[in-house]
Amino acid sequence: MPSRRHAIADDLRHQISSGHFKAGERLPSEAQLATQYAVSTSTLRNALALLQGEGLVEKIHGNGNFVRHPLRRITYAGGAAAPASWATFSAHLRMIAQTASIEVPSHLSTLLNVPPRSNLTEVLFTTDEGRKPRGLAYIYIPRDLAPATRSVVGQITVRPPDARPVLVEVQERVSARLPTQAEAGTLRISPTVPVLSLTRVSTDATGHVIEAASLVLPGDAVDALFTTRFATEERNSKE
Amino acid sequence: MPSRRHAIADDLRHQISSGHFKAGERLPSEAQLATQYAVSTSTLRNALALLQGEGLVEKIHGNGNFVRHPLRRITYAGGAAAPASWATFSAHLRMIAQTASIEVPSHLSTLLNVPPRSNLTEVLFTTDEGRKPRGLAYIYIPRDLAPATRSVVGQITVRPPDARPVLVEVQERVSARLPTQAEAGTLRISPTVPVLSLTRVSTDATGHVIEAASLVLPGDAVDALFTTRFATEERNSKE
DNA sequence: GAGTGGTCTAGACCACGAG
DNA sequence: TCGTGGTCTAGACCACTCA
Repeated sequence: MPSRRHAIADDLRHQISSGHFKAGERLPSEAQLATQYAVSTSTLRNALALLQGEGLVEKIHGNGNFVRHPLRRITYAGGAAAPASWATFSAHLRMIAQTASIEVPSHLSTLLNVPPRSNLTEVLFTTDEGRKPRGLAYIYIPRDLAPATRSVVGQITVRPPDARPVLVEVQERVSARLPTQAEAGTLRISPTVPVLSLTRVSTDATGHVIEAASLVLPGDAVDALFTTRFATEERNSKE
Repeated sequence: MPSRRHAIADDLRHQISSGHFKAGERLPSEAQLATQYAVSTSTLRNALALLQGEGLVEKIHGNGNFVRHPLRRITYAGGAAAPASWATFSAHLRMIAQTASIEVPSHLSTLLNVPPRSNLTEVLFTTDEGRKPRGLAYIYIPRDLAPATRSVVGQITVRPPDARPVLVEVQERVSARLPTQAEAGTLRISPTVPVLSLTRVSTDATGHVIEAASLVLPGDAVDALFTTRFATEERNSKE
């Protein structure tokens, strides 16, 4: 038996996909919709939270609920993918970086494989699409590898410069969770919208960590895409 | 200013990490906790939903809220990773597969790059750890490639058999969202727990799709890990 | 200031699990 | 059957946006 919230979400979803509500349009107020469906405001808000989590609806505090433009999902390109998949979006994205030199936090010293209290460079990225934040990234780089400046505009992430150490392996761990209050505030999403939490560790041939990054991406607007190519000659031997 | 739910979640988080509440232990009932923190039950439940989304707490309907064993996160291994990372978990996982021959659904014909109404094999996997569902997978394979039986126990996913067509590229698209009601029911998670939604498409050298899979993994128990290795000789030329 | 969504309350009633 | 969590109600009050 379907719960009320899902029934309402289904109905609204149909009205959106059928074009009754068009992209960019503002929905009736939550109070109106609640009356219309004969439910309490909380239940109606739960229904909207589902659609919001699917990226169909965008809530704007103090203004209204809006139908999202569906095709505008941003893609984080991981794996061996060339940055080419970024090209179509890069024009819309603006990145702001704050660089700081810090002592390695205790919880990162094991991850980065550096001695405790050594220095490293922390880069905090916020990525915006128009006025909307679309990404939050903490990147940590050993001090001796950090370049003075980095060209980053147009990509949500930076690869370590492939000049000096040879990049051998990148591990990216992805999880889905609810945002912390700070993340929800910075990304301007409601606490009920899931985020993709991505931890990336790049190592060189000697096993030293070149870069560690922690990314938080709002699940309603951003996907992550991992592409793996297998060389046709190099058949993967089963072990 | 921190909201009540986050303040309560922080406090409970500390009590868990400090060992005041131990792994496997049952928390006081929601009514008790609500009284203790002097909030309504809804607010307290919102706080618990946060911890649940982080994988710290497991809610069991009709029984109670339990502190999760922290180290037991399952990892979905994507990218070029060897199945080795599965070894430690495989003993705990049990997989059930249902195979059916179906006509290709319209929304999949473009994805699979097969003519509409052609036949393909659908495999529905449910993965369990003990009594808990930990994964839900729909895998579609063109009929002529589908083997009669597949050895799948111990892995949450199957790779297409590397016998016949040579696998060239795997694309995995990951997003974080809230589960549908059906998914929440099957995975036995609450609708507020985010899921990792993963779409995998494997193609051979000719661009034909060998396999398409749609996985839904509960965010509170499963991570996805993507490993990319760069051959040291093969320097990635920047284009 | 008017109207919007965000948080929270103090309940009611239902569904589930264990004894 | 009893105690648990799950859903929902009908509000109150606050925070934000826009005119």
